[in-house]
Amino acid sequence: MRGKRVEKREDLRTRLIEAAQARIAAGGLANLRARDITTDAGCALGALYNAFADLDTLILEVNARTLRRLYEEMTAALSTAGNHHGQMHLLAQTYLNFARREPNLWWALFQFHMSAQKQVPEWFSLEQAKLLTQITGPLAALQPKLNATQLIVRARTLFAAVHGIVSISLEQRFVGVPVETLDEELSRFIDLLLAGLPALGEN
Amino acid sequence: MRGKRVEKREDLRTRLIEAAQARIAAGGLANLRARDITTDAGCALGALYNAFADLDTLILEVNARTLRRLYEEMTAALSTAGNHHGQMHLLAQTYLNFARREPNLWWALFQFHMSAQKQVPEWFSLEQAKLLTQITGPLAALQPKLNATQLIVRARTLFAAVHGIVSISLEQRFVGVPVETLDEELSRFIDLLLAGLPALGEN
DNA sequence: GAACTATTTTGAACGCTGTTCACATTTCTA
DNA sequence: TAGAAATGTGAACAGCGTTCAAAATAGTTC
Repeated sequence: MRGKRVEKREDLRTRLIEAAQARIAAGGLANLRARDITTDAGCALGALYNAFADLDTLILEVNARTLRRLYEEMTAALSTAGNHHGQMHLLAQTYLNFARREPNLWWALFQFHMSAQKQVPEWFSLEQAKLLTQITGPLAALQPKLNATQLIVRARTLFAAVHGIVSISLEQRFVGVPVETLDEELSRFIDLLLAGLPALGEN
Repeated sequence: MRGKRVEKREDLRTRLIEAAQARIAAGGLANLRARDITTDAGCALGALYNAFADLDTLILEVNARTLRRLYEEMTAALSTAGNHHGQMHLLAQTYLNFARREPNLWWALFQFHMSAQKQVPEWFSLEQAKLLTQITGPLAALQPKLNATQLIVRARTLFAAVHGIVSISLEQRFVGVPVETLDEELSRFIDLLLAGLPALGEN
């Protein structure tokens, strides 16, 4: 019976994470309630605060899972493309598909801000940085003059641009924007980037 | 004395809007409290719900003001640029400067979602659409083959891309990203777009 | 296995939130 | 000036995340 305590603790933690993940996926971060999570996980309200520091920490755990799944999908996508142009297109499309398939979990990644003076832990930031390394590969081939630091910055810029397009479209924040043509428009945008990158020269 | 009632009502409404705006500017949307607003405006808590349907409606009013100020700044910027390339650069830079100068009010524009089934009123969506018309002007010169509808979509795409870059940078969400070089990097990105747009041809 | 300690579980209670509403006050009409 | 209509007021309400003393369980020691 040795270690039954840690086993139960780990079990409760995963049950809470999965319950929170399901709730976010179903109703979004705004409709997430501590009481709902603990009910779904089959424990008392207070147990959540034994397993995690607070609700924010639990959400962070869900976001880490989402980030990891997104990373895996993009890794898989990268391996199926032939040249660098195709890789860029696939990365953007994979990102869009992920966001469209699981909008609430994806949106929680960006909606969420650690409240008050609490800082986002380092392991989470590193998980985010890993995503960018997917882009630096094909980008290095397209911008051979850039050094490692410049590549990271440029990769972040391009990711942010694609993210902006995807997020503003999926939010349907601006009127008169057909979501149906989003794939087409995003693909055109990647073409635009690929056409412009060589002209950018060594900058 | 005729009309003293409507006069007082209008006065209270603007006082509430200005109090809310000051609170958001100082502490962000997350730290906005109905009790703080009414205290600052010098009225009872319940008076807020006489002047506005709810807190969300009041926030929307603040956002409308912010949107209008942003529009005016971008209009002013447009008139100072010579060619279309310069206009695009100035639009992006003006947007970045606005976001950097008033981060909380700017961020509230995107952080805010009308809760529940309440819909964002049409006049607000139109106000947002007006922003895009700033881009369609110079864009039409760079992509002469596009019709009016395509221009709107393309303008939204480019705005979303710039917005993504600005927002992810200012949030400092991703590690290792120097905010100091943001102006430079954004300008490079506009160069990239301007270099790629002609190559995009008639699409 | 009994006695004792350490940890975990529990749910009532706390403080804070947006919102409501019966009542007092003010403004308009006749 | 009297009555009607609109507005101002703040205590009260329901819901929220979080805490905490007490109960229950797991681990340890003889």
